[in-house]
Formats: sequence, C-alpha cells, structure tokens
Amino acid sequence: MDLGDVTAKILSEWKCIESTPGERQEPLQPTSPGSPMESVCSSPEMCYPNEHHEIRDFSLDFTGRKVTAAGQRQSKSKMSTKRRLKASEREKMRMRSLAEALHHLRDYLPPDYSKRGQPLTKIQTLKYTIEYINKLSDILSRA
DNA sequence: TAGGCCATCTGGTCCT
DNA sequence: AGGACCAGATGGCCTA
Repeated sequence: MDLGDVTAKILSEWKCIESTPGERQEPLQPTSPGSPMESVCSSPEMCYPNEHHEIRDFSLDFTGRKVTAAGQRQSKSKMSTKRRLKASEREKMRMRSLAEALHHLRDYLPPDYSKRGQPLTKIQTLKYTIEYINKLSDILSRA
C-alpha cells in the first residue's frame, strides 16, 4: 500500500466519521458563513494585526487601568515592576507560539472541518488530532 | 443576555 | 536570580 492509497483510505474513513456526528464527543458547531473567528483569528498573524493587543494592554497597564482582583493582587507582588512586565511579555510570546502551533496543527487535519464555516477551536483541534492519529495508527496496524 | 472562546495579566512553583 | 510553565482571574468579542 503506497502513500496515496493510505491517504485515500484515511480520507474515506474520515468522511464516514463526519457523516456520523453522533459518535463525536463534541459535535461540530453549525455552519455559519463568515465566521468571526475565522475572519479575525484564523491565524496568529490575523490574530495580532498591528499588535492591537499590545495597544490595549498598554493602555490597561499604564493608563487608568480599572481596579480588578488581579490589580489588587499586584500590590502584593514581590517581583519588581520591571521584572513583572518582562515576565508578562515572555508569557505573551509563549502563549502566542502555542496558538501558532495549534493553528499549524489544524493544517494537518482533513479539510472537511474547515469547510463547515467555523474554524476549529483549540480544544477541538487537540481532540480531533488525537482521533485522527488513532485512525492513522489503526490503518497502519491493519496494513 | 448568557455562554463560549480567546488573549492577557498575574502569582506561584520548579528548574537551571 | 531569572526563565519557563501553569492555573486562575478578567475582560472583550461573537453567536444563539
């Protein structure tokens, strides 16, 4: 069995899964053309156009930020302000790389899901990836 | 309006 | 000491 056969078989089996949504633990969300998440946040690049979150964070951090529970905790922080800001920046970058990795992971899943309008959520991406890998493993073990 | 999803901030903890 | 990772809290955006 060559790669083409395997791929075709996987896709055909995948379509079988798609046609039986009852088997899914987490049914796909209904189609909604022009999904906001797809248009706004389907990729890290689109998620952070012109670093708009940076702008929002900056205003929150340095200009009249509302007092919140987190803000109240800040007064108890033992970290210096400089170090805290630095840690926040690193954490932001870390979470962005995680989101980017998840977006990249979506590209490896069969395209059927994205055809339904709504992009996969992070959790859906992980769950379907596990399912997909199990499918591949099953097919390979039977080959 | 409620609920889901997401990005971000933050403090705690572990590791180097 | 400082970086990485984690989990809780928070607020914004969007859809049903």
